[in-house]
Amino acid sequence: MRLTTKGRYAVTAMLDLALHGSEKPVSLADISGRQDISLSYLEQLFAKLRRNELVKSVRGPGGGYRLSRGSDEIFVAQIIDAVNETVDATGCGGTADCQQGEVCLTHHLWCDLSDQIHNFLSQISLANLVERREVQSISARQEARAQDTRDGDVAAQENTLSLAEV
Amino acid sequence: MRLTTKGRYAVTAMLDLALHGSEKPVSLADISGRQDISLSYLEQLFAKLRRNELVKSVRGPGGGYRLSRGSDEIFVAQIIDAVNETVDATGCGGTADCQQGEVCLTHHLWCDLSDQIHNFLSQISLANLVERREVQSISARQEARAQDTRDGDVAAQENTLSLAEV
DNA sequence: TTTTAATTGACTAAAATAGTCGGTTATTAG
DNA sequence: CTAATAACCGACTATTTTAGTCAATTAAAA
Repeated sequence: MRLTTKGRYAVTAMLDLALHGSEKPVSLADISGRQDISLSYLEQLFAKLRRNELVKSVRGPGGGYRLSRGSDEIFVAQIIDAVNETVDATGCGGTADCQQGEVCLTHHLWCDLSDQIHNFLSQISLANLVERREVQSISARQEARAQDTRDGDVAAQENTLSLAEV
Repeated sequence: MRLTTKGRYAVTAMLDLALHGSEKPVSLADISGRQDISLSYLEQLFAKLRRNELVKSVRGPGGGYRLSRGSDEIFVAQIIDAVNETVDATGCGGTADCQQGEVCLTHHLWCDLSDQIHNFLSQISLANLVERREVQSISARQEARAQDTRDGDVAAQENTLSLAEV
């Protein structure tokens, strides 16, 4: 099994959507800015999320992505499955032919572990995460920083303009 | 976090030790034969297991490895930690500086998951696994097959000898 | 003293990760 | 109508990890 930045990025991006997508669609550029994830990489991940019907896309200006259903109906396990293929801990993918067609010595242990992980992640919805205290405060921090960045850009732009005027 | 064949091999090999190492040390060649794991690869893994004081080695003929303590005092989590560095699911390794020195939006989720996995694997000892029905029957199958292989080798060797005699 | 088996270190092929880059298409705000 | 926006698509790439291999050395026992 593998849980790397790919799955973590996907869950983080989906949580960002749940936090900001209640009114308008959210563009990948916005998510990229707030969560420090490469825009091109997000495009790859969202292609998979869309294929798995976790998000819907809106093209053109003002477009972006929104959740395909309520945040209480989308679970962390589904997001990781969508980008990562599987959260399975066995080597055989559950087919029990790990050792030359027969079951290996530790097969059942990895099955138990897979169940454990899957149960845990299947119980946590995006809505659950949005409710959490620490998620709310981190999100607030990120929005403030995004605001700063925009101010900085505007300042830089004004500076460029005034130079051009000289 | 990563749980690949490396960790699975290590646990399987340690369980093989627990099953066969009660009297004599078990050689890596024996484990390799029973569990279908490359001998050279086992050498790499056991170097780490020894450094983490999970096994003791005995050199020379009749030598091999034995558990460094009772099989009820060695837990699956320790074995995986020994070869895999960590079973941590966070990107920051628990230091909470995932996003430019600050904590990222999903940090706590991955901490919870890490705890979940670690708790689960920390409760399972090699002795627990040895007790399991399915482990016993798979082990019996493997010993029978190893016996067959030895018979085959002897036959092949006899064949070679008789050819040499001609 | 030969054989056994651990020990060490360097090397490698293949796969996965974590991206980048360039271009196309659909939509809409102006 | 047209320019800007943002999704969409495919190919490409550097780096890291995995899962090994190979050759040589050392220690101990039969």
